[in-house]
Amino acid sequence: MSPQRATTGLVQTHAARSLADGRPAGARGGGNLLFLTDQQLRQGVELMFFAYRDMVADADRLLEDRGYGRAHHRCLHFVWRRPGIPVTGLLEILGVTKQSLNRVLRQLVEDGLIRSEVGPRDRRQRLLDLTEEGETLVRALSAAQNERMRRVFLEAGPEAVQAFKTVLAGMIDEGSRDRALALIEDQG
Amino acid sequence: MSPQRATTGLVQTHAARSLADGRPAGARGGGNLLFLTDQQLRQGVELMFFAYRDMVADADRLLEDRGYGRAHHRCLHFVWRRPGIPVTGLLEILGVTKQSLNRVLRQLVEDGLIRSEVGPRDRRQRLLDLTEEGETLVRALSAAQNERMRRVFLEAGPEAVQAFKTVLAGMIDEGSRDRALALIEDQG
DNA sequence: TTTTAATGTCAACAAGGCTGACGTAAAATT
DNA sequence: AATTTTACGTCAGCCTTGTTGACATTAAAA
Repeated sequence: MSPQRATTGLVQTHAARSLADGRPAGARGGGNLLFLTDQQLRQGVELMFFAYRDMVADADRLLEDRGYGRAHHRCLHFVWRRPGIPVTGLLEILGVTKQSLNRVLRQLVEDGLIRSEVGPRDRRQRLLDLTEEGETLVRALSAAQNERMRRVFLEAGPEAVQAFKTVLAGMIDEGSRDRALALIEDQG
Repeated sequence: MSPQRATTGLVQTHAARSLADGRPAGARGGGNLLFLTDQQLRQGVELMFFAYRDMVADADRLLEDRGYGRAHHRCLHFVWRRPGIPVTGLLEILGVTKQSLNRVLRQLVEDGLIRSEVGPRDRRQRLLDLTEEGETLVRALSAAQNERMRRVFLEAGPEAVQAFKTVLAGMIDEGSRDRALALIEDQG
């Protein structure tokens, strides 16, 4: 037996091994709450940090070719998810000031990635849509991040993916969770 | 039967229900790969976005009282996790330039949250540690985020938490994964 | 007709990234 | 012993993306 450093059970090559071993829930870990120690919780926070960092980096590489940043990405993304959204709606989703949004939005409209049209019912509104070029870019951005997800999801298996999503959904502020989930649920 | 919008199976009140139902892996979902559609992957990405946003917001509130930002948080956090780390080590973890780090680091040292001492073996190095005041702050920041994690972890259960962590770990770049996991594994 | 709402825009500022250049002290190498 | 490399700090300037405050326009609502 070689000396081994004590670990906290984090590293596990295949999630499937622990999730899909056929044992009923509670057979391992029992009723104890060792998975709720400060250390375990901190690990969760830190993993979020590293995983998020590397995930956004995928898109960042595509964006910098065109001189865009994450602000442009978010803007494009939510116009993609909510075609015809008015500026106010986008402001609510993004949670930034209109001056801040307008700066990147103006750029994207000038560059021909986003189309801004007067609202038919309320002519004060500007309804936002992606142009073909805009959709091409946003799909490329999405594909870059999806590729990372796909690899991990495939390794982890459907049960682990479901658990992953449930935990993430639970982390969203209760006040905005429904809106966020509705946005996410929409078919694309 | 009231009309119901088709969903993608994202919303599920208790992850435990799907994970801990005692059925062996593969009994549900079988061998099909419906959980790997572009839509499912996109949902994963978007959930990361929303969950991360709300998680860091907890700490942001504590930071703004003292006029600090996320840069200060990251700096404090990793000095906490790696007591006695030299500036170069911190630069590697954070992935920023020394000019950028130095700006916040200088502030934290001046404010008495971080102590910088000449290295005993290599006197060129400055080894960084938290002062008592620094540790107080970093623990408060950690506690704020842990609280959110604890609530979600408790609801999801140990199997779901394990799956959550495994998926996140898989999302980290392969090149930096081992280093990140080693950092995370360390006892606090 | 007056008020309110949706949008755009100008100016000024701050945080926190970046590059480039330069200086100093100390370790490592020749 | 002399030279080179490393670790660190700092100055100056630029960029993105956030902020406030002020103001104008248009159109809907009261």
